[in-house]
Amino acid sequence: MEVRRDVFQAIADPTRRAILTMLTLQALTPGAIAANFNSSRQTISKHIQILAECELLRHHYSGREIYYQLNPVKMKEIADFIEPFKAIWDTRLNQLDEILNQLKNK
Amino acid sequence: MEVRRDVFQAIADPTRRAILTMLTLQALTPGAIAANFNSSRQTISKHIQILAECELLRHHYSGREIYYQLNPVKMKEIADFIEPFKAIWDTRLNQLDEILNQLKNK
DNA sequence: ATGATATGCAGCTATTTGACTGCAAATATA
DNA sequence: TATATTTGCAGTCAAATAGCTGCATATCAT
Repeated sequence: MEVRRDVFQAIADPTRRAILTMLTLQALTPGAIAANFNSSRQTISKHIQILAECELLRHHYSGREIYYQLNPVKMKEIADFIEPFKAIWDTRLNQLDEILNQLKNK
Repeated sequence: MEVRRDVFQAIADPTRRAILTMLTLQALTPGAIAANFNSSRQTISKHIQILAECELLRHHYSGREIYYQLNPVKMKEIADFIEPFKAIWDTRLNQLDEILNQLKNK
């Protein structure tokens, strides 16, 4: 497990993506998060650690409980990677629009 | 190697991300792509296969050469995953704007 | 026809991953 | 104080990953 501090590695796992999505609504404790999965609590805890290591999650203590919450800005790294591709598919769609318009004007 | 047809798994590898970025400019043959890396041609070829398997790449033949090109629309799957998070970080930034405006109006 | 080039596929190997269990520490509750 | 709850950490293990080499096939050039 050890060193995996890469955002792209982090979101490669479907369980971790589910955790991230789950946290869009509210901050949750590891126990509460794990309750939603069939895997063991420790397994989910490791996934949380990985997400926290690459700063996709932040946390704060409340007694013995730890609340994990999203650090949505970190997701921008992924968005930034996609951006150039988005430009391409937008272009393709615009070209399609243009063709459709030309057809319409006939 | 075998079964990895998931877009998120595909972009987890930095070499594969580099290949994708490389192909934003133009379609390239496996040989041309591999020339940009230190890894062996066969290794790069496997990465290309993985990208093609999950439909991030398309290809067409030209004699014995095979040109691989982006299927940018497939990248939308990733964009769609990020969308909800984007909404959150936009909200945060808007809230910040609002606070700054309130300070300005005093 | 012969040799060179471009490519994919099969097989091997070290490392990484994701799951599990057990245990220890810290905090809450009775 | 004794017990229960919440959490993290260490260790184990099977499967997956990413790299390599060797080889077969198809096409181009001489």
